[in-house]
Amino acid sequence: MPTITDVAKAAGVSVGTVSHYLNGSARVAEETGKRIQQAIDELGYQVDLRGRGLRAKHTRTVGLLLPNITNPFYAEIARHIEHSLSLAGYQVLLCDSFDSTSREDDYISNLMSRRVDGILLIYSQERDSLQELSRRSKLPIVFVDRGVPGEASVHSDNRLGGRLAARHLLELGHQRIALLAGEPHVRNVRERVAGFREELEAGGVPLDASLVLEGEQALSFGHRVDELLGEERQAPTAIFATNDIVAVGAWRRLIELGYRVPEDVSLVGYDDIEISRLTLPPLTTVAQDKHAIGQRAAALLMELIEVGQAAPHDKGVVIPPGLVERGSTARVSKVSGRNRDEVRTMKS
Amino acid sequence: MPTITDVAKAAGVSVGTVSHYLNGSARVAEETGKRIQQAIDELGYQVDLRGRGLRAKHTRTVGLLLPNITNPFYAEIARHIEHSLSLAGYQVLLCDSFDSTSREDDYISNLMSRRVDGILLIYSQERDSLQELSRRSKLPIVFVDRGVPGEASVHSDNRLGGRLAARHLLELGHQRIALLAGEPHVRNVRERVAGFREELEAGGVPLDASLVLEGEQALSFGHRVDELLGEERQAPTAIFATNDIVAVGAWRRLIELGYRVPEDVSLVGYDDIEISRLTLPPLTTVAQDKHAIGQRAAALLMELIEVGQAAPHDKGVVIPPGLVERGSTARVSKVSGRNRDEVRTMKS
DNA sequence: TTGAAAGCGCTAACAA
DNA sequence: TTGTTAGCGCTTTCAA
Repeated sequence: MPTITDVAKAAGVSVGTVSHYLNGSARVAEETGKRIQQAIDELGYQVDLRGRGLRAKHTRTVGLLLPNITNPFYAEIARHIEHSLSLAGYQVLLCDSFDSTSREDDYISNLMSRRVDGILLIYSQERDSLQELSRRSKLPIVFVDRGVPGEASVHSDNRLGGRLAARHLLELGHQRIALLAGEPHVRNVRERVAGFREELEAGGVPLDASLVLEGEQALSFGHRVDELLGEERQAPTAIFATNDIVAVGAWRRLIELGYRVPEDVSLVGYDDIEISRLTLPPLTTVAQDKHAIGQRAAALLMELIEVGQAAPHDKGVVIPPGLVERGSTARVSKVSGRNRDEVRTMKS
Repeated sequence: MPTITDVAKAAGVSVGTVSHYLNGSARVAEETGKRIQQAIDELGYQVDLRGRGLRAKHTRTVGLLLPNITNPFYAEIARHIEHSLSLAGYQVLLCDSFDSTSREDDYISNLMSRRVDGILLIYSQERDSLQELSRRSKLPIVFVDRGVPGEASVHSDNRLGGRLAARHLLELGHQRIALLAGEPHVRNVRERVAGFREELEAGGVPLDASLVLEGEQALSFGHRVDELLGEERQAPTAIFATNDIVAVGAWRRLIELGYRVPEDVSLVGYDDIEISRLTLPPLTTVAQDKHAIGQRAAALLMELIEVGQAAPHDKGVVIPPGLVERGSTARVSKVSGRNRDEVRTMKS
């Protein structure tokens, strides 16, 4: 691989001149420029960004650390982040932590050794060490999809999202409303649940404790919806799942059992990932603006890197979610009980 | 950020000694080592891999270029690649080409400027320039999920996959078999189709031209399955879609129209991505071993990087696909026509 | 066992 | 407008 020295030799000039030509840092005579360009073309020269960065004190590289690139929600955010960043001349180092805190730490120290200009972090577990991470490493870090008090972050307003879901169900006249809380201990879920509760109470329909289930963030947890459905108890007319995967799991079980969505039970999910369009009918869900999250996170990080610090009001960016109504929710039906029995009979 | 010089000063030794201590390139007295380590700890020193790479002639960084990280198939492969590579001390630069050839080229030259040690490429469009890419850039490149004649590559045996699908349907007694070919011009799809055709012919049930539809690789194309279903013509008893998304699209439309899967029509997809488990019943599909693909691709690239060239028999790695039988296929039913009418009546 | 010094590819200050 | 040179952080001879 030819170096700047090779080019200089071939063009019969000094490396300084080539450097100036390359960076426009000084005027270069037209004639000289031509010779240099010719040498570059002939040799197939490409700058070595390492050498440049060594002097220039930056690498134009950032680390993107996330729990699982296979999760469509993270993948979408990652895509928008990478896109914004690459337009601005940054490249991103992908680090999949497999949801492991220790891999996360390893990655961070590796990224530091590579002298990345900053880090975008979707951490897997909340922990104290996160708080001081940025200060200790003296590296700009922005937390994505999770707020960290006092730290730069970009995330969605989960409490509002929960309220949106509740309001929608309330407006449709539902009174018996169930909640499927996946990973109830993680902050984002906690907030969705809190918002959901709040709004329900404000609407005069407090959440019935016997109608909430807690579990993991997985299809299989959704399947457990049948626990809400025993013959002996009055079934809910609407269900809110704290994410789309769980909602889809619930939908499958519901259909298998002969319930109709939304006629017998309305269903709302959270996230608005691709699969919410796959069910029949497609899922009503609280949409997170993945585009905005990714784009703002990238912008915030670049601001931190380039100007040293962000305007205070930009330190904690929160993106509002929005309800997207698709087919899985409907006005509560007065005859839903009867309908349901009919379906059951048909089935057997 | 402290440098090796700072450490050397703090420990009262020369930088050479610190370097030796760090890399074990020479014996360092125990006492000296202790002092160095102490300095490192106090200063919070971390090697600068850029400086090291400048001398050492490598960066332990590779580029991963793919059309869309949001596509679950690519995301899974990406994950396994990143995992294998990171275990071996490499980091990966994520480049999402948004399916654009020109962005692809830009990325490649950028990666070269960063002096990556190699590139993993899932290209978006087949084109001649691909062939000479590796030779011209003198950079190890392995093509992933797409074979390129004469170049290092790791991909699945798509022809075999097509045959597997056909054989399965044949064994279940199907005679009227339809094909949904998404993006029929791309090599992988072409091969799946070819294999499918071959096996069908070998089984004495050649593909009926009126039963093949061509379109994009999207849910919406699957919806077009109804074109195969008009009242006036004899509907197929089985459908093969060249990927899972299309299969899911077909499934949705089928269900909406009152057909039962698999009683009225069997359905087989391709890829075995997550969503194939979401339908009701879950999709029978030809599984590609994303783990093997990612892992072998990473291994091949590292071999190319570290030993300079791969054993010839490893240059074109092909991974066998496998049929995974789930609920969407069944033995052809003699009464499927009647059943179907019943369902229709019930529906209206 | 340690140190001195050259050099990796580049930029930038200074001089010419 | 161009050239010379120091130096970015590191490794690696070669000597001591």
